Amino acid sequence: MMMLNTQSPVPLYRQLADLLAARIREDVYKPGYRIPSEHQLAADFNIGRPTARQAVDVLVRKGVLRRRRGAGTFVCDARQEVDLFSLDGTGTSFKKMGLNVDTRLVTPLQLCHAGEGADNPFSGQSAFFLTRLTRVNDEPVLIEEIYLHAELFAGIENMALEGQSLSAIAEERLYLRPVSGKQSFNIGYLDKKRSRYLNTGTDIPVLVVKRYLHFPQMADGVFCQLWCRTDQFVFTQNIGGTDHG
Amino acid sequence: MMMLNTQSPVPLYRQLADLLAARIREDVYKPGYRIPSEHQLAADFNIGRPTARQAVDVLVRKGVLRRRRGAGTFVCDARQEVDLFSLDGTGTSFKKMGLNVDTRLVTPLQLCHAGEGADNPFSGQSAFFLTRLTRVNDEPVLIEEIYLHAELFAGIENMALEGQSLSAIAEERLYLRPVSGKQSFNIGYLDKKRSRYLNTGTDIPVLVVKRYLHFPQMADGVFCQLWCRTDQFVFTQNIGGTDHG
DNA sequence: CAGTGGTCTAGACCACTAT
DNA sequence: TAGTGGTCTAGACCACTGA
Repeated sequence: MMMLNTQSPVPLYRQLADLLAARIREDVYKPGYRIPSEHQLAADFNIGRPTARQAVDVLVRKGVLRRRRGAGTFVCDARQEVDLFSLDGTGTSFKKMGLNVDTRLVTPLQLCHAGEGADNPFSGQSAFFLTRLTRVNDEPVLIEEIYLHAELFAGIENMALEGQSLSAIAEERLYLRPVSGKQSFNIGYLDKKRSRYLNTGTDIPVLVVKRYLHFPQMADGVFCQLWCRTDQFVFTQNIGGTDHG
Repeated sequence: MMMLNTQSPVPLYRQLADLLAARIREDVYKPGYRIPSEHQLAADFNIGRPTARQAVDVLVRKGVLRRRRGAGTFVCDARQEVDLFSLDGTGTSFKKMGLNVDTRLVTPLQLCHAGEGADNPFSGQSAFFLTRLTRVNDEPVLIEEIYLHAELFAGIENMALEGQSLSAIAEERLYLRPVSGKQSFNIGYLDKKRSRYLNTGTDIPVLVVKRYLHFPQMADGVFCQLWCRTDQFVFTQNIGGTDHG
């Protein structure tokens, strides 16, 4: 039976979490495989189940482990780097990496009254609204909630959006090209509805990006809010060079 | 005595967390003030202390509450928006917002052998290294760990860096100006050392940015890793317009 | 000093999963 | 059905804070 040091100032649950993390790092527990149950860990290390559970909690919150009720606790796969921020332009150049990226509308384009509080420049006004969900290898990783200025984007309600690049439609058919913008990065949590879309818990931190695009005709013509799971993917962005991020 | 619904499928700790969040939202518990102790909550709602603690945990992890051992649990202040990504260039234009931004070296510039694994393009080579800590209103919010290419930045070891803009020094005295770059955004956790610098726990998620800058003379001339607390501040970035993000 | 959060125990019942 | 994670109880001892 393995022993933890009960005299150490380091709490037991953290000692155990460190030990489990080491075993994962050293491939003793391999990605996709089950680790011993919480009862088993408690017995193995001669601690209470809540303490064992607390240790597992630490690694679940870090995205290293994933619980499946009734089945067990499993080691997550290693993270991959995916350029999801440049997906605005063209979502086509991913297959080379063996990644199957698929973006679909979950809410059709509709004219609506925007709510959503102080961050939203359309708050209280009417605007076009749509929601998209992006999956990578069938795993949902990104929600986009997009607001378009009602007059600026007039006519878009008659265009086919499914499977198309929004920015391409805006530029080629509406002659709209953003000249500048602003985006903010934050850590947040999903509400129930969004957590269902992203197939993850409401207690897992996600990357929240708010993006504002300005047009020659109008500032804040587009407001876009992104919710990104980062437990499996890293989000990258290119700076300068041939085009804008 | 307030009651929670023990028949509901929603667990008690989540009901209590929601209730506390509502009281905070409605300013019943005001920013900076103490909420009832865990023992008190347990008594008030007729639940066990671990359950009350679990509820508080939820809000602590979201950055809504902050525990102070021996003192109590307090409501955090509301978030402010701070353009910390443009701080690379000039960190001067903050005072207008009533914010006191202060960036200091915590590790002096030194030539060293880089470790830090696969993400670091200098891994295994020698490079200049420095660490900076940024405080906003005396609260530490950002660690920057910066690697500079040893030959490209030769001579910088003799320049005064404290209080200066790195990019200004690079451009004006070394004639180095990045032409492109890449950055990735992720959610991560601090190790012990970094958590001391940022004055926060190792279990609070932070925004991790990895930034690679390319120069005409050399790709990956700079590698920079940023650790950002997002419990108090939102990090923003400007796109396009007059200059690059 | 009393009160707080930090940790831990030794149980318990439930819903769910896999076989 | 047996085993898993999800929740919960009713205690306990400790280190720390503030008056």
